[in-house]
Amino acid sequence: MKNKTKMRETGCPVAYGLDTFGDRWSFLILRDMMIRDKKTYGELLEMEEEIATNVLADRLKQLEAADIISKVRDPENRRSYIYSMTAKGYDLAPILTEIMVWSGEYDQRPFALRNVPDLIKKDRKGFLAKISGG
Amino acid sequence: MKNKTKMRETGCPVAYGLDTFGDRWSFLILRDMMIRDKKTYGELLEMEEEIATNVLADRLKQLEAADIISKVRDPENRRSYIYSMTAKGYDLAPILTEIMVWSGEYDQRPFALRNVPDLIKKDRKGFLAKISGG
DNA sequence: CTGGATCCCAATAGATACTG
DNA sequence: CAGTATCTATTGGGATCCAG
Repeated sequence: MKNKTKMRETGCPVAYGLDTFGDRWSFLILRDMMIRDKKTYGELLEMEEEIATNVLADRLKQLEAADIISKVRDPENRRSYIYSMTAKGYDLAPILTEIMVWSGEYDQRPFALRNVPDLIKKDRKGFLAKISGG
Repeated sequence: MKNKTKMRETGCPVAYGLDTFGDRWSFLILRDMMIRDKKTYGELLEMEEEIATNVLADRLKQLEAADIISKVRDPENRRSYIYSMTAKGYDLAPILTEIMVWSGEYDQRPFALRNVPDLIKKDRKGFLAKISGG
């Protein structure tokens, strides 16, 4: 685990949140786990944003240390691990949702995908329910 | 402006959001502007998390380039600038709110401030209205 | 003065090659 | 499959410099 950037102990909840998941990759992992139901290192590695192996390994460790995800050995495949969200992790779903809504509103690049945020806006509670808790 | 990390052009709204504000400092600046009503470089520099001058200058540029904030000269003090949120910036308020709610729920360190998140949970709409648009 | 820009350099993040 | 090792690029802290 490389990222030893010290936690900012000001008590501010915004600072705590950013110290925990405030980087360019953590929420992409959580997106794949919550929305795309990915469960293994190999599945996560295939994300289209092309995360590097060490970055993925590092973030998985950090997220596990923060009790946002947990890992167990795959009972059906002894050399694989199954990652899953904890309750604390699923409670990040509202943040993920709001990020998608905002970006869906403002990403004007031609290839931007807006259908998902549209879906959320039509039924935010349904979407949240779907990704919160599996 | 240091941060030339390329945008990930996958179309995913989560990736767009993270490319735009996914770092340890941007949302602390936005917190101070939205919640604490700070308007100048000097005021922002005083945040208790002790942002470095170069980092603050860099993030202000990035946020301005992303049309999240804008700057004008202070008409009452010709050697100062006034930063303010754009509509696109104020629309980040729901993300800020959800970060505060989550951290308020899970930051168990003794110095963690939980009164603000409690306030949000009692009246999320009121809080959002208060920080959205000044 | 305020609002930065610049520079140094330590610390982190990330790409790629390789391994148990 | 699930990482580690290694090496390079980028970020960030702190001091200092500079323009309006």
